[in-house]
Amino acid sequence: MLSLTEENYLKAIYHLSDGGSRSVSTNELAEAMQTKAASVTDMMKKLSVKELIHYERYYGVNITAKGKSQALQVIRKHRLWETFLVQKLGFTWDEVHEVAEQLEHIQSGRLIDKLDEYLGFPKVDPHGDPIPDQHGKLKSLPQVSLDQMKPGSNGVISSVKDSDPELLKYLDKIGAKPGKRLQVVNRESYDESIEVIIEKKKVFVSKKVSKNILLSI
Amino acid sequence: MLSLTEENYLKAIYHLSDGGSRSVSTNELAEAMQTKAASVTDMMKKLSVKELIHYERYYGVNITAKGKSQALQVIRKHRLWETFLVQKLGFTWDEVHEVAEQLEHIQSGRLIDKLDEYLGFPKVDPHGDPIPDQHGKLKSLPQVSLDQMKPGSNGVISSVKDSDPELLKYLDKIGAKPGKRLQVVNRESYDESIEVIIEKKKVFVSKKVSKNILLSI
DNA sequence: AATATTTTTTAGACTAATCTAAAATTTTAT
DNA sequence: ATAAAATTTTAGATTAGTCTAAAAAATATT
Repeated sequence: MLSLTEENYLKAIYHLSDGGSRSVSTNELAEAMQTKAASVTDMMKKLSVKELIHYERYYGVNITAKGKSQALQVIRKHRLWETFLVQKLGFTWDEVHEVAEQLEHIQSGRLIDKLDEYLGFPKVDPHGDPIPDQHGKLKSLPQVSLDQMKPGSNGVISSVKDSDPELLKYLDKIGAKPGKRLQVVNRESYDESIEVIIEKKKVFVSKKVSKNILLSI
Repeated sequence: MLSLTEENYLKAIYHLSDGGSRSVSTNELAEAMQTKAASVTDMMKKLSVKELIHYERYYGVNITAKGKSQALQVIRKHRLWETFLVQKLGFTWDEVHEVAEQLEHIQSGRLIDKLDEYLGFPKVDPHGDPIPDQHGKLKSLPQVSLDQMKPGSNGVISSVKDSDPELLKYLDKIGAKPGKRLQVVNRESYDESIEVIIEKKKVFVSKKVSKNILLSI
């Protein structure tokens, strides 16, 4: 059984490595975990002994299959709880992240499978992120981020990367929710902002925001 | 903000003192918390500094109004989650205690009030225990435990004290759920067992069990 | 009332997770 | 290729919660 802290480290490693496709440095991890590099090193040794990561001194970490599976179980819980909070309790999508960070650590396989069933086995959470199944399998669709789309092209918003409430409230204001169609009108080369049409309205979106909007094509 | 451990100690003190009506000894608390007396003493000092209990060396502890209020908030969460697990997710009443022990520590006032609303502001949990309201107010009805009832008398089961799954599964078998009417037929003075009629069937109930069944009169 | 027993507290140590400061190693720049 | 800079690790300390063993205080027994 993993401690709450071990689960959080593993989740961070999984995300930072894009699902295990690259190695993660100590400083990167320290930044993400809001802690010091020395603390990260200590934890890396622990996770390494448990064979959840491959760790080589001075060369960062890579998540193992075992570690990935554990991380995906936590991510599954996080996303199912977020879905519950929005669909059943009436939370808005900018309010759920913090509470789900706590709920994801509740230990009970039975609970999470019952919750999954109660929600009707949802495929994605309120931010459009796919929910891993019981076995930790993740269905990821091909996506492009808005900042890389060409003028004239269009697509349906599939998910939003950052869960910062400030971003999410802003996206609500301009009508940019997963499921909505979006059309790229123009790109300003000066500040790399993008002019788009959402819900029949023209809006300018900054580079910082456009990098966080993913569309299915 | 209280730690998970502090919340658990406070809850145990509240229960052992019958809601604050008597003082609790160090050993009693150690037993309830499955720990050693020395650890209890340490924690008593901490809770005392936070003014959640009155603690005098060698003379046990009394919960303060502040401590009681905190304990009731945790109990409120515990009972609301139990209700959710049974009513919405289809758990049986013997399966919910352990999971609720974890869920009761989730920190979010908004979450628990939304959950309360979602469940339709229930007055009691699946074991018949009253659920404190937002302000920590507890509506307790006058109750008698089955072992103190006289032959010929009857009442409606209002709650079950112990949450041990073995007891609850046994009560399921004999049909003894909160809400069911029960009639006392006879008392065996030899082993203090009681003969009762539930759901039109005669059953012998041991002293140990009858002490855990509470009826409203 | 003195002694034995039980309960409770204190003292000192342990683990998990963290920190700071110093040392080691790698990377970058000259 | 060597020095400078950045990154990472180690060493040693800290905090919360726990433990064991010994000491202190309260309670029970004779």
